Amino acid sequence: MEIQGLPGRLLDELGPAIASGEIPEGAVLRGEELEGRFGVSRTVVREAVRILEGMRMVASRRRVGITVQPKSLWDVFDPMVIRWRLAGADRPAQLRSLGSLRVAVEPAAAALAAVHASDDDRRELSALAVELTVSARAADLATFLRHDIAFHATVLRASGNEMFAHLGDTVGAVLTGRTEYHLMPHQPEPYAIRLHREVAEAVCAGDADRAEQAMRTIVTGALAELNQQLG
Amino acid sequence: MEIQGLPGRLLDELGPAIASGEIPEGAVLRGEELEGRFGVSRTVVREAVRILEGMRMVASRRRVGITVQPKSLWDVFDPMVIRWRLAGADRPAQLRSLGSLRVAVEPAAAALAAVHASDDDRRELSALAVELTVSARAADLATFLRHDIAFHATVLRASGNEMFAHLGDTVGAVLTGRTEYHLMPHQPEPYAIRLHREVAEAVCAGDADRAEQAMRTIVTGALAELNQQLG
DNA sequence: TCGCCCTAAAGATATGACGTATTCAAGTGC
DNA sequence: GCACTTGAATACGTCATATCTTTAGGGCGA
Repeated sequence: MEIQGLPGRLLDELGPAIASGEIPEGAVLRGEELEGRFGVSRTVVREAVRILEGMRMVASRRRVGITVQPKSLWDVFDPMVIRWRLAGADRPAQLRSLGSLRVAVEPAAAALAAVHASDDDRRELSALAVELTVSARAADLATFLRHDIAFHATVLRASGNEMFAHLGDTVGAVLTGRTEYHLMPHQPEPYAIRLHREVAEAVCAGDADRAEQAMRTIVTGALAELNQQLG
Repeated sequence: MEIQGLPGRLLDELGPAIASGEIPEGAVLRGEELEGRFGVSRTVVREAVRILEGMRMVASRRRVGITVQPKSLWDVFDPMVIRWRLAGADRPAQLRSLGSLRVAVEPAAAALAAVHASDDDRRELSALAVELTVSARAADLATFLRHDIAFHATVLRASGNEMFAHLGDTVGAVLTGRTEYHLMPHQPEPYAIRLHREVAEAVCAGDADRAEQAMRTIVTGALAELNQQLG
Protein backbone atom coordinates (compact mmCIF):
# COMPACT_ATOMS: atom_id res chain seq x y z
CA MET A 1 0.00 0.00 0.00
CA GLU A 2 2.80 2.41 0.89
CA ILE A 3 5.48 3.73 -1.42
CA GLN A 4 8.63 1.79 -0.68
CA GLY A 5 12.20 2.79 -0.05
CA LEU A 6 13.84 6.09 0.66
CA PRO A 7 11.52 8.15 -1.57
CA GLY A 8 8.66 6.74 0.49
CA ARG A 9 10.23 7.91 3.70
CA LEU A 10 10.90 11.32 2.23
CA LEU A 11 7.24 11.48 1.22
CA ASP A 12 6.20 10.62 4.75
CA GLU A 13 8.08 13.70 5.88
CA LEU A 14 7.23 16.13 3.11
CA GLY A 15 3.62 15.13 2.50
CA PRO A 16 2.33 15.69 6.03
CA ALA A 17 4.42 18.86 6.36
CA ILE A 18 2.83 20.33 3.26
CA ALA A 19 -0.65 19.00 4.02
CA SER A 20 -0.60 20.52 7.50
CA GLY A 21 0.53 23.89 6.20
CA GLU A 22 3.84 23.67 8.03
CA ILE A 23 5.37 24.25 4.62
CA PRO A 24 2.93 26.87 3.36
CA GLU A 25 1.43 27.29 -0.06
CA GLY A 26 3.80 29.20 -2.31
CA ALA A 27 6.89 28.13 -0.40
CA VAL A 28 9.87 27.30 -2.54
CA LEU A 29 12.10 24.32 -1.83
CA ARG A 30 15.36 23.63 -3.58
CA GLY A 31 16.28 20.10 -4.51
CA GLU A 32 19.77 20.47 -3.16
CA GLU A 33 18.42 21.72 0.15
CA LEU A 34 16.22 18.64 0.53
CA GLU A 35 19.19 16.40 -0.22
CA GLY A 36 21.03 17.92 2.69
CA ARG A 37 18.09 18.12 5.07
CA PHE A 38 17.23 14.45 4.77
CA GLY A 39 20.65 13.10 3.89
CA VAL A 40 19.58 11.40 0.68
CA SER A 41 20.79 11.64 -2.87
CA ARG A 42 19.42 13.60 -5.74
CA THR A 43 17.77 10.53 -7.25
CA VAL A 44 15.68 9.96 -4.15
CA VAL A 45 14.65 13.59 -3.86
CA ARG A 46 13.65 13.78 -7.50
CA GLU A 47 11.52 10.65 -7.34
CA ALA A 48 9.73 11.82 -4.23
CA VAL A 49 9.17 15.23 -5.78
CA ARG A 50 7.83 13.60 -8.93
CA ILE A 51 5.22 11.77 -6.88
CA LEU A 52 4.19 14.97 -5.11
CA GLU A 53 4.04 16.60 -8.52
CA GLY A 54 1.77 13.78 -9.66
CA MET A 55 -0.69 14.70 -6.91
CA ARG A 56 -0.32 18.37 -7.86
CA MET A 57 0.94 19.36 -4.44
CA VAL A 58 4.14 20.86 -5.83
CA ALA A 59 5.36 22.10 -9.19
CA SER A 60 8.98 22.04 -10.22
CA ARG A 61 10.30 24.76 -12.51
CA ARG A 62 13.81 25.47 -13.70
CA ARG A 63 15.65 28.37 -12.24
CA VAL A 64 12.93 28.69 -9.57
CA GLY A 65 12.79 25.51 -7.53
CA ILE A 66 10.03 23.33 -6.21
CA THR A 67 7.02 25.45 -5.29
CA VAL A 68 4.15 24.29 -3.12
CA GLN A 69 0.94 24.60 -5.11
CA PRO A 70 -2.26 26.13 -3.72
CA LYS A 71 -4.51 23.64 -2.00
CA SER A 72 -7.21 24.10 -4.60
CA LEU A 73 -5.05 22.27 -7.13
CA TRP A 74 -4.23 19.23 -5.03
CA ASP A 75 -5.67 15.84 -5.95
CA VAL A 76 -7.93 15.77 -2.94
CA PHE A 77 -9.14 12.30 -3.84
CA ASP A 78 -5.68 10.77 -3.61
CA PRO A 79 -5.71 8.39 -0.64
CA MET A 80 -2.32 9.60 0.50
CA VAL A 81 -3.39 13.23 0.49
CA ILE A 82 -6.52 12.35 2.43
CA ARG A 83 -4.48 10.43 4.99
CA TRP A 84 -2.02 13.27 5.43
CA ARG A 85 -4.76 15.85 5.84
CA LEU A 86 -6.63 13.68 8.32
CA ALA A 87 -3.45 13.32 10.38
CA GLY A 88 -2.69 17.03 10.55
CA ALA A 89 -4.17 20.44 11.17
CA ASP A 90 -6.63 20.07 8.31
CA ARG A 91 -8.46 17.23 9.98
CA PRO A 92 -11.72 19.10 10.74
CA ALA A 93 -12.03 20.47 7.21
CA GLN A 94 -11.18 17.10 5.70
CA LEU A 95 -13.74 15.33 7.89
CA ARG A 96 -16.40 17.82 6.83
CA SER A 97 -15.63 17.38 3.13
CA LEU A 98 -15.68 13.64 3.46
CA GLY A 99 -18.88 13.77 5.46
CA SER A 100 -20.68 15.53 2.61
CA LEU A 101 -19.19 13.12 0.12
CA ARG A 102 -20.47 10.19 2.15
CA VAL A 103 -23.97 11.69 2.25
CA ALA A 104 -23.90 11.93 -1.51
CA VAL A 105 -22.30 8.60 -2.37
CA GLU A 106 -23.23 6.00 0.20
CA PRO A 107 -27.01 6.11 -0.25
CA ALA A 108 -26.54 5.79 -4.00
CA ALA A 109 -24.15 2.92 -3.44
CA ALA A 110 -26.65 1.18 -1.17
CA ALA A 111 -29.36 1.48 -3.81
CA LEU A 112 -27.05 0.03 -6.46
CA ALA A 113 -25.93 -2.71 -4.09
CA ALA A 114 -29.54 -3.80 -3.59
CA VAL A 115 -29.68 -4.45 -7.32
CA HIS A 116 -26.18 -5.61 -8.18
CA ALA A 117 -24.80 -7.32 -5.07
CA SER A 118 -23.62 -10.90 -5.46
CA ASP A 119 -24.88 -13.63 -3.15
CA ASP A 120 -21.56 -13.55 -1.33
CA ASP A 121 -21.87 -9.81 -0.83
CA ARG A 122 -25.35 -10.20 0.63
CA ARG A 123 -24.24 -12.96 2.97
CA GLU A 124 -21.25 -10.93 4.13
CA LEU A 125 -23.41 -7.89 4.73
CA SER A 126 -25.85 -9.86 6.87
CA ALA A 127 -23.02 -11.39 8.86
CA LEU A 128 -21.42 -7.99 9.43
CA ALA A 129 -24.73 -6.53 10.61
CA VAL A 130 -24.94 -9.30 13.20
CA GLU A 131 -21.37 -8.85 14.35
CA LEU A 132 -21.96 -5.12 14.54
CA THR A 133 -24.87 -5.72 16.89
CA VAL A 134 -22.87 -8.10 19.04
CA SER A 135 -19.80 -5.92 19.42
CA ALA A 136 -21.96 -2.87 20.10
CA ARG A 137 -23.81 -4.69 22.85
CA ALA A 138 -20.47 -5.78 24.32
CA ALA A 139 -19.31 -2.14 24.16
CA ASP A 140 -16.21 -3.38 22.33
CA LEU A 141 -15.46 -0.21 20.39
CA ALA A 142 -12.33 -1.51 18.64
CA THR A 143 -14.01 -4.48 16.96
CA PHE A 144 -17.15 -2.44 16.42
CA LEU A 145 -15.10 0.07 14.45
CA ARG A 146 -13.52 -2.72 12.46
CA HIS A 147 -16.87 -4.22 11.53
CA ASP A 148 -18.37 -0.84 10.80
CA ILE A 149 -15.58 -0.12 8.34
CA ALA A 150 -16.03 -3.52 6.74
CA PHE A 151 -19.78 -2.97 6.49
CA HIS A 152 -19.53 0.31 4.62
CA ALA A 153 -16.71 -0.96 2.43
CA THR A 154 -18.82 -3.99 1.50
CA VAL A 155 -21.79 -1.87 0.53
CA LEU A 156 -19.58 0.35 -1.60
CA ARG A 157 -17.94 -2.62 -3.26
CA ALA A 158 -21.23 -4.44 -3.79
CA SER A 159 -22.56 -1.43 -5.69
CA GLY A 160 -20.64 -2.72 -8.68
CA ASN A 161 -19.25 0.74 -9.35
CA GLU A 162 -15.48 0.74 -9.24
CA MET A 163 -15.30 4.40 -8.24
CA PHE A 164 -17.66 3.89 -5.32
CA ALA A 165 -15.72 0.78 -4.34
CA HIS A 166 -12.52 2.79 -4.12
CA LEU A 167 -14.03 5.08 -1.53
CA GLY A 168 -14.13 2.15 0.89
CA ASP A 169 -10.70 2.83 2.31
CA THR A 170 -11.43 6.52 2.52
CA VAL A 171 -14.64 5.95 4.45
CA GLY A 172 -12.67 3.64 6.71
CA ALA A 173 -10.22 6.43 7.39
CA VAL A 174 -13.11 8.76 8.22
CA LEU A 175 -14.66 6.31 10.65
CA THR A 176 -11.30 5.74 12.31
CA GLY A 177 -10.60 9.47 12.50
CA ARG A 178 -14.06 10.14 13.91
CA THR A 179 -13.66 7.49 16.60
CA GLU A 180 -10.28 8.91 17.56
CA TYR A 181 -11.70 12.40 17.55
CA HIS A 182 -14.27 12.14 20.29
CA LEU A 183 -12.02 9.67 22.06
CA MET A 184 -14.38 6.69 22.10
CA PRO A 185 -16.73 8.17 24.67
CA HIS A 186 -19.73 5.90 24.89
CA GLN A 187 -21.11 2.85 23.18
CA PRO A 188 -22.67 3.17 19.72
CA GLU A 189 -26.28 4.22 19.59
CA PRO A 190 -28.77 1.36 19.24
CA TYR A 191 -30.67 3.35 16.63
CA ALA A 192 -27.67 3.47 14.33
CA ILE A 193 -27.19 -0.26 14.74
CA ARG A 194 -30.75 -0.93 13.75
CA LEU A 195 -30.27 1.18 10.63
CA HIS A 196 -27.25 -0.89 9.63
CA ARG A 197 -29.33 -4.04 10.01
CA GLU A 198 -32.01 -2.43 7.91
CA VAL A 199 -29.52 -1.64 5.14
CA ALA A 200 -28.35 -5.24 5.16
CA GLU A 201 -31.90 -6.58 5.04
CA ALA A 202 -32.95 -4.21 2.28
CA VAL A 203 -29.91 -5.08 0.17
CA CYS A 204 -30.58 -8.79 0.68
CA ALA A 205 -34.22 -8.27 -0.28
CA GLY A 206 -33.24 -6.24 -3.33
CA ASP A 207 -35.17 -3.23 -2.04
CA ALA A 208 -33.16 -0.34 -3.43
CA ASP A 209 -35.31 2.44 -2.03
CA ARG A 210 -35.31 1.11 1.52
CA ALA A 211 -31.54 0.50 1.39
CA GLU A 212 -30.95 4.00 0.11
CA GLN A 213 -33.18 5.61 2.72
CA ALA A 214 -31.67 3.69 5.61
CA MET A 215 -28.16 4.49 4.48
CA ARG A 216 -29.05 8.13 4.01
CA THR A 217 -30.28 8.26 7.57
CA ILE A 218 -27.01 6.78 8.76
CA VAL A 219 -24.70 9.15 6.92
CA THR A 220 -26.75 12.32 7.47
CA GLY A 221 -26.82 11.43 11.14
CA ALA A 222 -23.07 10.97 11.13
CA LEU A 223 -22.61 14.31 9.40
CA ALA A 224 -24.87 16.08 11.87
CA GLU A 225 -23.02 14.55 14.78
CA LEU A 226 -19.73 15.58 13.20
CA ASN A 227 -20.84 19.19 12.75
CA GLN A 228 -21.96 19.23 16.35
CA GLN A 229 -18.61 17.89 17.52
CA LEU A 230 -16.67 20.39 15.47
CA GLY A 231 -18.89 23.28 16.51
CA MET B 1 -1.70 20.48 -15.86
CA GLU B 2 0.44 17.86 -17.56
CA ILE B 3 3.59 16.27 -16.23
CA GLN B 4 6.50 17.95 -17.96
CA GLY B 5 9.56 16.67 -19.70
CA LEU B 6 10.59 13.24 -20.87
CA PRO B 7 8.97 11.36 -17.98
CA GLY B 8 5.73 13.02 -19.03
CA ARG B 9 6.08 11.78 -22.55
CA LEU B 10 6.88 8.30 -21.32
CA LEU B 11 3.75 8.46 -19.18
CA ASP B 12 1.69 9.46 -22.20
CA GLU B 13 2.82 6.23 -23.83
CA LEU B 14 2.70 3.85 -20.91
CA GLY B 15 -0.40 5.15 -19.16
CA PRO B 16 -2.82 4.75 -22.06
CA ALA B 17 -1.24 1.42 -23.01
CA ILE B 18 -1.86 0.06 -19.54
CA ALA B 19 -5.26 1.69 -19.15
CA SER B 20 -6.49 0.21 -22.41
CA GLY B 21 -5.28 -3.25 -21.50
CA GLU B 22 -2.76 -3.30 -24.32
CA ILE B 23 -0.23 -4.04 -21.59
CA PRO B 24 -2.34 -6.46 -19.57
CA GLU B 25 -2.68 -6.80 -15.84
CA GLY B 26 0.12 -8.93 -14.45
CA ALA B 27 2.49 -8.11 -17.29
CA VAL B 28 6.07 -7.53 -16.26
CA LEU B 29 8.18 -4.73 -17.71
CA ARG B 30 11.87 -4.32 -17.19
CA GLY B 31 13.38 -0.91 -16.64
CA GLU B 32 16.18 -1.55 -19.07
CA GLU B 33 13.71 -2.65 -21.72
CA LEU B 34 11.78 0.62 -21.38
CA GLU B 35 15.03 2.57 -21.68
CA GLY B 36 15.66 0.94 -25.01
CA ARG B 37 12.11 1.02 -26.29
CA PHE B 38 11.71 4.76 -25.73
CA GLY B 39 15.32 5.80 -26.04
CA VAL B 40 15.55 7.51 -22.67
CA SER B 41 17.80 7.10 -19.67
CA ARG B 42 17.25 5.21 -16.44
CA THR B 43 16.53 8.44 -14.60
CA VAL B 44 13.59 9.19 -16.84
CA VAL B 45 12.22 5.66 -16.74
CA ARG B 46 12.45 5.50 -12.97
CA GLU B 47 10.65 8.80 -12.48
CA ALA B 48 7.84 7.83 -14.81
CA VAL B 49 7.53 4.45 -13.10
CA ARG B 50 7.42 6.16 -9.71
CA ILE B 51 4.46 8.21 -10.84
CA LEU B 52 2.63 5.15 -12.13
CA GLU B 53 3.45 3.50 -8.83
CA GLY B 54 1.91 6.49 -7.08
CA MET B 55 -1.36 5.81 -8.91
CA ARG B 56 -1.03 2.13 -8.02
CA MET B 57 -1.04 1.09 -11.64
CA VAL B 58 2.31 -0.71 -11.33
CA ALA B 59 4.46 -2.09 -8.55
CA SER B 60 8.21 -2.35 -8.79
CA ARG B 61 9.99 -5.22 -7.03
CA ARG B 62 13.62 -6.27 -7.04
CA ARG B 63 14.62 -9.20 -9.10
CA VAL B 64 11.10 -9.27 -10.58
CA GLY B 65 10.60 -6.09 -12.53
CA ILE B 66 7.76 -3.64 -12.90
CA THR B 67 4.46 -5.50 -12.75
CA VAL B 68 1.13 -4.08 -13.88
CA GLN B 69 -1.27 -4.14 -10.94
CA PRO B 70 -4.88 -5.36 -11.20
CA LYS B 71 -7.34 -2.66 -12.13
CA SER B 72 -9.08 -2.90 -8.79
CA LEU B 73 -6.06 -1.32 -7.13
CA TRP B 74 -5.72 1.67 -9.43
CA ASP B 75 -6.48 5.16 -8.14
CA VAL B 76 -9.57 5.49 -10.28
CA PHE B 77 -10.12 9.07 -9.10
CA ASP B 78 -6.80 10.25 -10.45
CA PRO B 79 -7.56 12.67 -13.29
CA MET B 80 -4.84 11.16 -15.43
CA VAL B 81 -6.19 7.64 -15.02
CA ILE B 82 -9.68 8.85 -15.87
CA ARG B 83 -8.42 10.60 -18.99
CA TRP B 84 -6.49 7.55 -20.14
CA ARG B 85 -9.44 5.25 -19.60
CA LEU B 86 -11.80 7.62 -21.39
CA ALA B 87 -9.45 7.70 -24.36
CA GLY B 88 -9.14 3.94 -24.69
CA ALA B 89 -11.05 0.71 -24.77
CA ASP B 90 -12.42 1.26 -21.28
CA ARG B 91 -14.41 4.28 -22.32
CA PRO B 92 -17.90 2.72 -21.97
CA ALA B 93 -17.18 1.34 -18.50
CA GLN B 94 -15.58 4.60 -17.41
CA LEU B 95 -18.52 6.63 -18.69
CA ARG B 96 -20.92 4.38 -16.79
CA SER B 97 -18.98 4.70 -13.55
CA LEU B 98 -18.77 8.44 -13.90
CA GLY B 99 -22.45 8.62 -14.76
CA SER B 100 -23.40 6.99 -11.47
CA LEU B 101 -20.98 9.23 -9.63
CA ARG B 102 -22.58 12.30 -11.16
CA VAL B 103 -26.04 11.10 -10.12
CA ALA B 104 -24.78 10.80 -6.57
CA VAL B 105 -22.72 13.96 -6.33
CA GLU B 106 -24.18 16.68 -8.50
CA PRO B 107 -27.63 16.90 -6.86
CA ALA B 108 -25.94 17.12 -3.46
CA ALA B 109 -23.61 19.79 -4.81
CA ALA B 110 -26.53 21.77 -6.20
CA ALA B 111 -28.26 21.69 -2.81
CA LEU B 112 -25.11 22.88 -1.07
CA ALA B 113 -24.57 25.54 -3.72
CA ALA B 114 -28.02 26.97 -3.04
CA VAL B 115 -26.91 27.58 0.53
CA HIS B 116 -23.23 28.42 0.20
CA ALA B 117 -22.77 30.03 -3.23
CA SER B 118 -21.21 33.48 -3.31
CA ASP B 119 -22.89 36.34 -5.14
CA ASP B 120 -20.35 35.99 -7.93
CA ASP B 121 -21.15 32.30 -8.24
CA ARG B 122 -24.86 33.02 -8.51
CA ARG B 123 -24.30 35.69 -11.14
CA GLU B 124 -22.06 33.41 -13.16
CA LEU B 125 -24.57 30.60 -12.98
CA SER B 126 -27.37 32.81 -14.25
CA ALA B 127 -25.20 34.09 -17.07
CA LEU B 128 -24.21 30.58 -18.07
CA ALA B 129 -27.83 29.45 -18.08
CA VAL B 130 -28.62 32.24 -20.52
CA GLU B 131 -25.65 31.48 -22.76
CA LEU B 132 -26.63 27.83 -22.69
CA THR B 133 -30.07 28.72 -23.97
CA VAL B 134 -28.65 30.94 -26.69
CA SER B 135 -26.09 28.48 -28.01
CA ALA B 136 -28.62 25.65 -27.90
CA ARG B 137 -31.09 27.67 -29.94
CA ALA B 138 -28.33 28.47 -32.41
CA ALA B 139 -27.49 24.74 -32.58
CA ASP B 140 -23.87 25.67 -31.86
CA LEU B 141 -22.82 22.42 -30.22
CA ALA B 142 -19.20 23.41 -29.60
CA THR B 143 -19.96 26.49 -27.52
CA PHE B 144 -22.94 24.73 -25.97
CA LEU B 145 -20.59 22.03 -24.71
CA ARG B 146 -18.19 24.65 -23.38
CA HIS B 147 -20.92 26.43 -21.46
CA ASP B 148 -22.41 23.18 -20.23
CA ILE B 149 -19.04 22.18 -18.77
CA ALA B 150 -18.64 25.60 -17.17
CA PHE B 151 -22.16 25.39 -15.73
CA HIS B 152 -21.62 22.07 -13.98
CA ALA B 153 -18.14 23.05 -12.82
CA THR B 154 -19.54 26.24 -11.32
CA VAL B 155 -22.24 24.40 -9.40
CA LEU B 156 -19.67 21.95 -8.05
CA ARG B 157 -17.30 24.74 -7.07
CA ALA B 158 -20.07 26.83 -5.53
CA SER B 159 -20.99 23.95 -3.24
CA GLY B 160 -18.09 25.00 -1.05
CA ASN B 161 -16.90 21.42 -0.81
CA GLU B 162 -13.38 21.07 -2.13
CA MET B 163 -13.87 17.43 -3.08
CA PHE B 164 -16.99 18.20 -5.10
CA ALA B 165 -15.17 21.13 -6.68
CA HIS B 166 -12.43 18.87 -7.91
CA LEU B 167 -14.89 16.76 -9.84
CA GLY B 168 -15.49 19.72 -12.14
CA ASP B 169 -12.78 18.75 -14.58
CA THR B 170 -13.86 15.12 -14.48
CA VAL B 171 -17.45 16.01 -15.30
CA GLY B 172 -16.11 18.16 -18.09
CA ALA B 173 -14.28 15.16 -19.49
CA VAL B 174 -17.48 13.12 -19.30
CA LEU B 175 -19.50 15.72 -21.15
CA THR B 176 -16.82 16.01 -23.81
CA GLY B 177 -16.58 12.24 -24.16
CA ARG B 178 -20.33 11.90 -24.37
CA THR B 179 -20.57 14.54 -27.08
CA GLU B 180 -17.85 12.82 -29.05
CA TYR B 181 -19.47 9.47 -28.48
CA HIS B 182 -22.76 9.95 -30.27
CA LEU B 183 -21.03 12.25 -32.70
CA MET B 184 -23.02 15.42 -32.03
CA PRO B 185 -26.21 14.19 -33.66
CA HIS B 186 -28.90 16.78 -33.01
CA GLN B 187 -29.33 19.94 -31.01
CA PRO B 188 -29.72 19.73 -27.22
CA GLU B 189 -33.20 19.01 -25.92
CA PRO B 190 -35.15 22.09 -24.81
CA TYR B 191 -36.27 20.22 -21.70
CA ALA B 192 -32.71 19.79 -20.48
CA ILE B 193 -32.03 23.48 -21.09
CA ARG B 194 -35.03 24.46 -19.00
CA LEU B 195 -33.75 22.26 -16.19
CA HIS B 196 -30.40 24.03 -16.26
CA ARG B 197 -32.18 27.36 -15.99
CA GLU B 198 -34.19 25.98 -13.09
CA VAL B 199 -31.02 24.92 -11.28
CA ALA B 200 -29.61 28.40 -11.74
CA GLU B 201 -32.78 30.05 -10.52
CA ALA B 202 -33.09 27.76 -7.51
CA VAL B 203 -29.47 28.33 -6.51
CA CYS B 204 -29.94 32.09 -6.84
CA ALA B 205 -33.11 31.89 -4.76
CA GLY B 206 -31.38 29.75 -2.15
CA ASP B 207 -33.89 26.95 -2.69
CA ALA B 208 -31.80 23.85 -1.98
CA ASP B 209 -34.56 21.31 -2.57
CA ARG B 210 -35.56 22.67 -5.94
CA ALA B 211 -31.92 22.93 -7.05
CA GLU B 212 -31.26 19.37 -5.97
CA GLN B 213 -34.34 18.00 -7.70
CA ALA B 214 -33.68 19.80 -10.95
CA MET B 215 -30.06 18.70 -10.98
CA ARG B 216 -31.10 15.15 -10.19
CA THR B 217 -33.42 15.15 -13.17
CA ILE B 218 -30.58 16.37 -15.38
CA VAL B 219 -28.03 13.76 -14.33
CA THR B 220 -30.41 10.81 -14.14
CA GLY B 221 -31.58 11.75 -17.62
CA ALA B 222 -28.00 11.86 -18.83
CA LEU B 223 -27.29 8.47 -17.28
CA ALA B 224 -30.39 6.95 -18.86
CA GLU B 225 -29.43 8.34 -22.24
CA LEU B 226 -25.92 6.99 -21.78
CA ASN B 227 -27.15 3.51 -20.93
CA GLN B 228 -29.38 3.60 -23.97
CA GLN B 229 -26.48 4.65 -26.20
CA LEU B 230 -24.22 1.95 -24.80
CA GLY B 231 -26.89 -0.70 -24.99
C1' DT C 1 12.52 54.37 -20.07
C1' DC C 2 12.12 50.56 -22.75
C1' DG C 3 13.62 46.45 -24.76
C1' DC C 4 17.07 43.25 -26.09
C1' DC C 5 20.66 40.14 -24.79
C1' DC C 6 23.74 37.80 -21.68
C1' DT C 7 24.77 35.25 -17.74
C1' DA C 8 24.22 32.44 -13.92
C1' DA C 9 21.16 29.49 -11.28
C1' DA C 10 18.57 25.42 -10.82
C1' DG C 11 16.32 21.74 -12.57
C1' DA C 12 16.51 17.87 -16.43
C1' DT C 13 18.87 14.21 -18.33
C1' DA C 14 22.57 10.82 -18.99
C1' DT C 15 25.76 7.51 -17.29
C1' DG C 16 28.78 4.60 -14.47
C1' DA C 17 29.32 2.20 -10.27
C1' DC C 18 27.93 -0.18 -6.37
C1' DG C 19 24.46 -2.05 -2.97
C1' DT C 20 20.84 -5.25 -1.90
C1' DA C 21 16.94 -8.07 -1.97
C1' DT C 22 14.93 -12.02 -4.31
C1' DT C 23 14.54 -15.84 -7.11
C1' DC C 24 16.03 -20.15 -8.82
C1' DA C 25 18.65 -24.02 -9.05
C1' DA C 26 22.50 -26.78 -7.96
C1' DG C 27 24.33 -29.44 -4.42
C1' DT C 28 24.35 -31.83 -0.15
C1' DG C 29 22.71 -34.66 3.54
C1' DC C 30 19.37 -37.67 5.31
C1' DG D 1 14.20 -39.90 -3.73
C1' DC D 2 13.08 -35.89 -1.08
C1' DA D 3 13.87 -31.81 1.54
C1' DC D 4 16.79 -28.38 3.05
C1' DT D 5 20.63 -25.29 2.45
C1' DT D 6 23.39 -22.29 0.05
C1' DG D 7 25.24 -19.58 -3.53
C1' DA D 8 25.13 -17.26 -7.89
C1' DA D 9 22.57 -14.59 -11.17
C1' DT D 10 19.43 -10.85 -11.83
C1' DA D 11 17.02 -6.58 -11.75
C1' DC D 12 15.75 -2.89 -9.01
C1' DG D 13 17.59 0.73 -5.47
C1' DT D 14 20.79 4.24 -4.41
C1' DC D 15 24.59 7.32 -4.97
C1' DA D 16 27.78 10.35 -7.37
C1' DT D 17 29.07 13.10 -11.16
C1' DA D 18 28.95 15.32 -15.56
C1' DT D 19 26.54 17.81 -19.07
C1' DC D 20 22.55 19.97 -21.16
C1' DT D 21 18.53 23.08 -21.15
C1' DT D 22 15.71 26.48 -19.65
C1' DT D 23 14.78 30.89 -17.77
C1' DA D 24 14.75 34.65 -14.16
C1' DG D 25 16.87 38.76 -13.64
C1' DG D 26 20.33 41.99 -14.32
C1' DG D 27 23.10 44.80 -17.46
C1' DC D 28 23.74 47.16 -21.54
C1' DG D 29 22.55 50.08 -25.29
C1' DA D 30 19.30 52.76 -28.09
